[in-house]
Amino acid sequence: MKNSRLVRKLGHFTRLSQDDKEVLEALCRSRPRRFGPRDTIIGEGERPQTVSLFLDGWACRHKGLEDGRRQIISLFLPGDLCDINIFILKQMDHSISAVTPVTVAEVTREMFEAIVEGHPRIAQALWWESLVSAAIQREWTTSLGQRDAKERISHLLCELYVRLDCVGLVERCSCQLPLSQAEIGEMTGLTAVSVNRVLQDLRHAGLIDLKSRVLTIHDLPALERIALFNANYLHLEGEGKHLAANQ
Amino acid sequence: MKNSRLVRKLGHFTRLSQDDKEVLEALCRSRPRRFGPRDTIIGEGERPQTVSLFLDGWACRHKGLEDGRRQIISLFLPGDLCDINIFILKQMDHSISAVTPVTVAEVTREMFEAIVEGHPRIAQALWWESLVSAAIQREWTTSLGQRDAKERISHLLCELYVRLDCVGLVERCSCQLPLSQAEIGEMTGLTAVSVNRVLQDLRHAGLIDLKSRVLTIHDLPALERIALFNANYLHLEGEGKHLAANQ
DNA sequence: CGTCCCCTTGAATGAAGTCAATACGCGTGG
DNA sequence: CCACGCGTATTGACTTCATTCAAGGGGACG
Repeated sequence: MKNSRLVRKLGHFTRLSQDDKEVLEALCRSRPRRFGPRDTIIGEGERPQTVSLFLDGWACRHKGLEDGRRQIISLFLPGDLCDINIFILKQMDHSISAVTPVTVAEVTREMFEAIVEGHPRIAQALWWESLVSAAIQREWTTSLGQRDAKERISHLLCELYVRLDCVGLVERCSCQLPLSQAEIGEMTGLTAVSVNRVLQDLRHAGLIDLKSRVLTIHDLPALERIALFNANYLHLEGEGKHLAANQ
Repeated sequence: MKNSRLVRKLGHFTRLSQDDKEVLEALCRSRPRRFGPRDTIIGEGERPQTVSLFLDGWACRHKGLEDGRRQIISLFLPGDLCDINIFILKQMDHSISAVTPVTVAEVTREMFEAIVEGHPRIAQALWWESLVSAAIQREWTTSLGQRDAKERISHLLCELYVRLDCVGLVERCSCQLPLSQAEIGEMTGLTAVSVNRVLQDLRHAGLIDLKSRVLTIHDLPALERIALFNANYLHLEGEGKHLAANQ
């Protein structure tokens, strides 16, 4: 059976048993929902009832200021999932929306807790994934605080490229990048105009291609140097692989 | 017995039983360590072995770029604790350092797991606190991405004031603010010079006083309006209070 | 074929950074 | 007790990066 994105991703952390994998695959089939671009998946103020597991398409967390400004706080790619303990909170302090058409599996609290109880290795892997999400959030904070426009955008491209690669969505240096320049601006705290100029710049330097929502990175090391990108925060070095799987 | 900061903070989420409180107080007494200003509590690259529980003083997470720029990613105030599942990671992707003299209780994995097993209400409350930390991180991302200098600094002051208040560290509109202007700059992505100008501005408008590391907020609602501050992300509205305590 | 959204580009403007000089407070040691 | 040094705060003048405003182009779709 084809590896789901989630299984593939967690495999970077630990060696999962066949049973673990099947449990996760089953999880991905639970209560599927589809959303179109810009649809709200969970809105600010609502009470979260389920954990969302993103199977296909891109979604984002975002937060609006009262005067209309909007920040995209993080991205959900296939294989990502949103805060495991989210039901503890009474209401969402931000929204989650689809960026492209999206398929989500919604996991209830009960299902979730049953899995965590019965499959310690999966539980461990899910904690790992949530720690990585937190690390990504911190890196975005760092980017916004310290990097300039060119560094920020380069950094974002490097990060997305690596994250997509680790769920099997990079082929021959290319991946989908289904974001408008305005949306990239909402992530990087820049205007669409500035994003445009930086992308031109990177294109003319021969580092990347980006057209019709497909990104190709010609010289990843160079882009990483520009971005001051260090992948250590993604914790992909098989950290839990020493834990033998009862495979 | 005097409420520890932690007990006080968790009390905003749920009603703790006397037994729960005693367990938490005991936790605060475990393996105490002290650090001086600028001491490294855990450094990037190290393997995290314990959960740090901050009892007294201020500390921060920070991340350095290769060229020397530094971003302060978050602050630890008395009653805060760092990622509960941190031992899952093989190495830290950032550092934690003392800002002022700091007292920390270091909780081992075993102690931690024992408590979570035996005291579901405490476990629940700790998850709540970690979700709030994540929400704070998202708000910092939003600030850096969307707010201008004056809004960012005002927002930071509002947040710290509320957080300190909820652990009993605000008295007559005043609290300690043991940060240099340079450090405020490292949090808000501004230079010390810009921070200085904004603070002057807020002072001259009669909104705040800030001298010898003591902050007084004269008009909190006005400051909140400037900052576009909305406390919902701190989730202080007694969200779990409906859960009766076996008190 | 017109409309809408997105991308592109140029010129003017503005917020924050840089550089540099000065002031202040505090502890230390002569 | 004073001189000194050090870290921090303050202020002014100049620079720069990114924004704003504005106009035009291209592709998808009804």
